[in-house]
Amino acid sequence: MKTKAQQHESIAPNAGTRQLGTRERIVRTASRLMQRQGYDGTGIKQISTEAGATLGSMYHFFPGGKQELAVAAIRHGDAEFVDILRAVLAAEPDPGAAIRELTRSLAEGLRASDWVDGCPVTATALGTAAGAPDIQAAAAEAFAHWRELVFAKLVEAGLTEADAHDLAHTVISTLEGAELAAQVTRSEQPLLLAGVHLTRLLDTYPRPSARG
Amino acid sequence: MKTKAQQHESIAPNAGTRQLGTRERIVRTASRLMQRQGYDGTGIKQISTEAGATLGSMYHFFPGGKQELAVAAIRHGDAEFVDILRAVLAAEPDPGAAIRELTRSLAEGLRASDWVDGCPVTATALGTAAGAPDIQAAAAEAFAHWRELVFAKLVEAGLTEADAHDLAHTVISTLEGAELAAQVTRSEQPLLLAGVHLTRLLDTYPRPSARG
DNA sequence: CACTGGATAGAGCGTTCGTTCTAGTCCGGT
DNA sequence: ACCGGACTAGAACGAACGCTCTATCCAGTG
Repeated sequence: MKTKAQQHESIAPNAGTRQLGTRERIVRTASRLMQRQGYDGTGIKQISTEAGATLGSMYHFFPGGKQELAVAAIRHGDAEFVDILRAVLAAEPDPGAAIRELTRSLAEGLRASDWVDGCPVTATALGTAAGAPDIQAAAAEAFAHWRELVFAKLVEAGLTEADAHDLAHTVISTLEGAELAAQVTRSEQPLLLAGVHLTRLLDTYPRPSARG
Repeated sequence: MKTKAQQHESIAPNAGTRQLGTRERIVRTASRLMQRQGYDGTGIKQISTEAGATLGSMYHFFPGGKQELAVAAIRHGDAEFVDILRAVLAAEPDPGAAIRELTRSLAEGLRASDWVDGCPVTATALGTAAGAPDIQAAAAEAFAHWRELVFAKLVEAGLTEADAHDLAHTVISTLEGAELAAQVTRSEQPLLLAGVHLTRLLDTYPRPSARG
């Protein structure tokens, strides 16, 4: 089933995404470009060119046009970060240690991209808040997903549900703001300090010393 | 000196900014519009229309075009927030209490604007990071100014310079991220929780009980 | 009065935008 | 052999973009 689309493309339109379906290639390219340039700064034609797709394909897969494409891009960025978050939370038993490791990883990624690849959701959603409710909704859902993962980890570590709920909010807010600050100031410092301070904050909350 | 420009404009182009110089009116309008719509989402012609200026005036005052205008808009937003920050920090002796009050005020403002007026610097700077170094530099300077004010307040409260430096980073990061999260989720909660948690974090640092 | 320079005014430049449209290509099913 | 749906291909549309250009207005100066 699913005939895919491997008819030509012999000249490698987009490194690393060569044998993906056209739709998937479009979404990934859109997500990456909007992450760097924002919604208004990214044109449909730029996406189609860099994805190795044509305008016809763009509107075939996304009849809702640019807005539908942006929603798909945000969902893609959401899922991508969910994977990262899940992995780093699973690798460390202590929530604080996991978050510190996450800030290190985020800082490294940001520096590696020369400070252009920030949060894929933020850049796309900012500036489109008014007049594009579905884009905003997709961004809000992404934040909620991430909060939920942090919440579960904190509860698992023995915090009360009330404390965990509130802290999950601040953990995500601070990570988001620190990534932003790191990007703007072109420095890893905001992210690394956020990791240290979030750990310190978490440590002020009571939890059973052992739980079995 | 300075002939200003009051030749006509009898029909009030922009409420509340009527008797300002044309240049000032342009900067304020640009700052407000870019805060809501981002850099790419805001057109020169929209700014000129809403500011009650003409295209000729735009390029007369800002020969560097849109980029120079964006830098001026960011500096304006920077100065505006410096005033707010200075006022709230001066009104409360305790840094934590001041920051909590600030989050309340930010949340109120955000709700009052129906969640569209976020950080004036962030929205303008995001998405223009690559290829517009002066815009990015202006944004970085703004962040530095705000950090400096928080730093001074923390030192004044008795924290060590090292602790104050690190905490100032996280305070600004968290405020920034919480405002972003509040805007995206259309809720005051991220900001208010950030205030509570930042206070709690500050309270974990040693400081002389009295200093007089 | 004429002259000057800061400021205003807006038509118009070339380009790009998001979108629509028609035509064409591929391929499994029959 | 042929059909029909999935997909590709890109010309073309009106609108908007950032910006340049010339013309005009007005206060100040001689």
